[in-house]
Amino acid sequence: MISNKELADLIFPEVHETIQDLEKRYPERNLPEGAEVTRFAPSPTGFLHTGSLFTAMVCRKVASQSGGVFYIRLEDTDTKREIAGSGEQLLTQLKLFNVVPDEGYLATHEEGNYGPYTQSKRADIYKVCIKHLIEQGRAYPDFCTPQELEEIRKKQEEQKLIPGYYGEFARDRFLTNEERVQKIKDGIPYVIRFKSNGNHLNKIPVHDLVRGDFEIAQNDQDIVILKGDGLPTYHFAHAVDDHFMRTTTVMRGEEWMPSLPIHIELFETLGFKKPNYAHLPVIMKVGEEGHRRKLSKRLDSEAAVSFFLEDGYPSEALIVYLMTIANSNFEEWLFEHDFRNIEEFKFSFDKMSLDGALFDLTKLQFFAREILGRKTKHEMRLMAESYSKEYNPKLFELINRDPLFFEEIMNIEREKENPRKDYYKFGGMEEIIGFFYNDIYEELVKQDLPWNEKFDKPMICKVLNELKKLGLDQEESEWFNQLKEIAGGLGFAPSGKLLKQEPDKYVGAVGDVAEMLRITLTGRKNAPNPYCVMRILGKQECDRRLNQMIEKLSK
RNA sequence: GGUCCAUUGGAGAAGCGGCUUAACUCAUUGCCCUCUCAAGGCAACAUUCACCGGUUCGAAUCCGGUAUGGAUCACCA
Repeated sequence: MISNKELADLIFPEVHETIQDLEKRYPERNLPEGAEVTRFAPSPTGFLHTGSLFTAMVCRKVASQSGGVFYIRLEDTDTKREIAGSGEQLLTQLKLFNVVPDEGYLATHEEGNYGPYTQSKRADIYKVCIKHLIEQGRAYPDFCTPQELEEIRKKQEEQKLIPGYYGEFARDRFLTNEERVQKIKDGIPYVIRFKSNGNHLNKIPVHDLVRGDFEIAQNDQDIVILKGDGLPTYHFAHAVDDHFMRTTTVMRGEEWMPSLPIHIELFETLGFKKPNYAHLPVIMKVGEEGHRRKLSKRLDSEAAVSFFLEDGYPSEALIVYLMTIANSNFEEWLFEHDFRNIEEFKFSFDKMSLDGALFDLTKLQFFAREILGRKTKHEMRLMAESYSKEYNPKLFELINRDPLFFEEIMNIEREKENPRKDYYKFGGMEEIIGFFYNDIYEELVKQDLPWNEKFDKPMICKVLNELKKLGLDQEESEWFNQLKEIAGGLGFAPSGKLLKQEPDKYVGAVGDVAEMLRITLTGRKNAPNPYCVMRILGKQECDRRLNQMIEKLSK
C-alpha cells in the first residue's frame, strides 16, 4: 500500500519545504489598518489592452488612497502565447499613464519582499503547495490524453450532462497510488489535478465589492493545477500568489466571475484566507453586427493603448475618461475641481456601474480638448515633443526648427479666460500648423486656393495690396478697426449685418476681406484669426506672402 | 444548452418607495455672439425608466415571470 506521502515524494523528490515555511518566508505585511494591497497581473502576450489599463488604474488608485501597496506580477505561464519583450512594453506603457507600481515586476528588475514576481520563477513555490495537496489526497496525477478528454466530453454532450472532468468522469481520480506510481515509472505523461469536494448542486454565497452578494454553484471540477510543462494554471497560481504576496483585494475583469468557485475552493483547501474580490465591468463596443461586445484587440484599434499613444492623445485624457467609466460621480467632481489635482478624487466601488460601458471616442476627445486647453504653451511643447520624438518625425522636425516659435503657435488664443480648445491630440498637428513654416506654406499655395467666386482676381489683388497697410503693433481690437477701415475704403461693409440691410451699397463685407487675408496667409479658409497669425509670422513675412500672392494672381 | 451578471435618452449616467414635470456630462439640433474655424452663451432632446403581472394610498425604485444583451463553460490567462 503506497501512501499519499510516498506518491508526493515520488513526484516531487526535490521539494522539502512546507507551506508553513512559505508562510514564514512571506509574512503578513505590516501595513496600517485599512491599507489595501492590490496587484495588476498581466500576461506578456501582447500590447497593453485598454481594459487592462482600466483595471490597473483602479488598482493603483485603491492602493494609493488607502495607503497600501500596488504591485505587478507577470503571469507568464503560457509559454506558447508569450511575445518577447511585451512584459517590458507593458511597464513602459503603464508608466506613460502614470500607473506606477510600488513593487513587483519592473521590467528591468524586481523589487519587494514577496517575489519573485514572475510566475515562471516561482515553480518551487507552487510545487510546495501541490506536494502538500497530494499528501492530503486533494491532488493527483492525471494521465488522460487530449483525445481521451475529448471522448469524455463527447459522451457528456450526448447525455446532455455538464461537460468537464468531475465526479465519476474524473477517470484518474479513482486510480490507486500503486497504479499511479506504475504509470509514472512507465514514463506516461501527466498533469496534476485538484480533487474537488464540491457539488454543483450546492450554492455558496459570495461577496463582490462591486456586485454585492449573490449565490453561485460550488465548484466540482477537478481542474488542472500543474500543466504538463511543469507550470501552474492561472487558477492555482492565483490562489498561491495572491496569498503569499498578501493581496487584500483582487481586481480583475468580470470574465473571471464564473471561475470564482474554483478559486474559493482552492483557497479553502490550501488553508488560505480569501482576498476580497472586485470583478470590474469590461469596456464594450458595438460591433459590425450591431451587438455589444467586449473591446477586441483584433477588431478594434482603440482596444490597444498604443493606438492613443501613436496618435498623440494626451495620456491624462484616457485616464480621466476611464475614471468616468469607473466612477459615475467622477465627472461632476472633475468639473467642480476644474480638472485639477485629479489624484485627490476618492474612488469607491459602489459608484461603479455593473455593466460594461461602450467605449466613446468622442467623449475622450472632449476631455482631451479640455485638458489640452488648460496647458501652458510650454507644456504643450513638451508634450508635443515627447510624442513626436517617438511617433511623428515630421512634427518633431518642425518643433525643433525653433521651439519658441512652436510655443507661440501653441499659444494662439491660449492665455485667456476661454482658451481655444481645438487640439485633442498631437497626431496630425503638422498638417494644422504647417502653414506657419515657409517651405510647407509654399507647397500649400501651389494648390488651388478656396477663393470666394464672388470676387475676381484683380479685385483680390486690390484688396491684398491695401492690406499691406495693416499695422501689427496695436491691440487686436484696434487692428480689427483698421481692417474695417481698409475694407470700407474699398467698398466693403463693416459688418455682415449692414451688408444684408443694404446689399446694393457694398461689394461685400469685412468678412470677405478677412477671408482673402486668411487664404493668402495660411492657404486655408479656416484658421485661427489672422491677427494672431500675423503677429507670429511678423510684418516682414506677411508682406512677403501678400506680395507673392498678388504677383501670382496677376499672372 | 447550463451557470452567473446586467437592462433608465444616441453615449456615460443620477436616482435607493412620495421632494421627479427623471439630475449632470458628451453627442446631436436650433438660436445668439462672431472676420472663418474653434471656443463661449441660451435653448430643444426619455409624458417615461425592456416588457407583463403583483405588493402599496403611492413604484424607475420592492416581488415574480418573460424578453433582450453580456460573460463563461481549455494542460489560455
